[in-house]
Amino acid sequence: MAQTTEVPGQGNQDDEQRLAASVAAPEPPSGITDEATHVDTRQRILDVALDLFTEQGYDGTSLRQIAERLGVTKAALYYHFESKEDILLALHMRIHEFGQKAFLSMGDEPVTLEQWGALVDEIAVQMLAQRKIFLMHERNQAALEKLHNEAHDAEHDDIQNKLRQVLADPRVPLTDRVRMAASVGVVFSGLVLSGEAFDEATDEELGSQLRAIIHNVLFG
Amino acid sequence: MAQTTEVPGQGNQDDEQRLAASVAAPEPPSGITDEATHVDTRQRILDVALDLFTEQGYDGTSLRQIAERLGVTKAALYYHFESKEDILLALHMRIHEFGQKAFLSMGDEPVTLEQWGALVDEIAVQMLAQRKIFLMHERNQAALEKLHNEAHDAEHDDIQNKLRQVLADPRVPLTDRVRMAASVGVVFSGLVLSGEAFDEATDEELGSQLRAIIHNVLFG
DNA sequence: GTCTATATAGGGATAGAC
DNA sequence: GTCTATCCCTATATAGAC
Repeated sequence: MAQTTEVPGQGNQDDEQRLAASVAAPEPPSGITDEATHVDTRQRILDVALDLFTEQGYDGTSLRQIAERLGVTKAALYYHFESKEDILLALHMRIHEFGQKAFLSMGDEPVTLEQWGALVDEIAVQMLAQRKIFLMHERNQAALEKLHNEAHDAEHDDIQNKLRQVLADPRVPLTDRVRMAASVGVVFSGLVLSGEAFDEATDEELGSQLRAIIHNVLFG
Repeated sequence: MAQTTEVPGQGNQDDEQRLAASVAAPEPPSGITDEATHVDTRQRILDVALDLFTEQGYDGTSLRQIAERLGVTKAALYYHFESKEDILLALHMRIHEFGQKAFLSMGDEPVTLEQWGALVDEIAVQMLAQRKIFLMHERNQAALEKLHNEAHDAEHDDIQNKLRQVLADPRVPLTDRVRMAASVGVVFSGLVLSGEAFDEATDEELGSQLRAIIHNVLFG
């Protein structure tokens, strides 16, 4: 399994070097170097939050818990994030950006089963590589929705909304749309619903088998 | 408190049938009830809670909101339920009981694809008939898990746990287990993930097509 | 950047009148 | 069965020292 069962205090090298521009980070020490020393506390906060949000849910997790597991105090968190929601938002950006990219290729024309197959394959790969963040997302839909509403983005290009949008397209035959939805469900179940049941398999094995089933669902 | 509650698991039939404003609620046979128009408040609380818990999440919903929408005060709720968790528990029992029944036939022997197919078909039917409660369940996994832990039941026979238990059975070939999980994902996606995208189809149409895909996934 | 201490709000829950 | 009023606790968030 690609997921490391890391110890709470330790930094895990995930994939999160890219969300800097998204949330207003408090400007670190202005100007002068002094940089290298400590490994991003901000990042460590996000790591811990990701775990706790997944285990207990966003609402079920208090800042005190996050701080405790991190070995700091609540107040310290507020140096790095403006609010609790801000932490959730930072985590959310990863999936959001991925969704943007994944659906980029899609225009306004009705989607074909072939296009969809390629898209779902891509989603499957990403989900396998970023299992944790997807799990967190799945288990905190309510909180994330609220977040989304408050952010008056006017842009509902969340991955789920995009999905539904395509699946509701009346120009595509219903039978095709049901197949499309089902194919997503296949990916979904393999990673989320199954829990730890498939840890014995490598991501590659799992991925290839899922893709086979997906193909079967779409074109079988 | 001297709770005069009837047994939580039995008194509540479903909730969805009543959105046709059915007045056939079994009023306790207490002789003279002048207010014949008044339908079981307990049931109305559950109806409202089901909606709000689904929309906003369990944690995101306050008793004040439930009471407000119902036109009563918070305190009134406590006549019908011991706690907020009790409301969630009452809603949970419906799925729980279904899960008990659905998995009843399964013993300790490794499950076959055929058995699984029958089970998933049954789940699909139930999900279609009780969409709302399944949606609520899906969107409040964290809260329900917590509830489950606190419930001293020592019995973890939740439907999801049963599912995972079977899917982790090492005596069943991995390829089969992946197929099994995928088949559940198909049902799941058709009902939950798709949102309102398939409202144009009747439950029968949707159900039969889902079953076809499921069959394909398991045996294709 | 992190701490101690505190402000403030909201939510769950109870008491007791009606 | 429902109401008013209140208690209590936890959680987010802030102020200011170090």
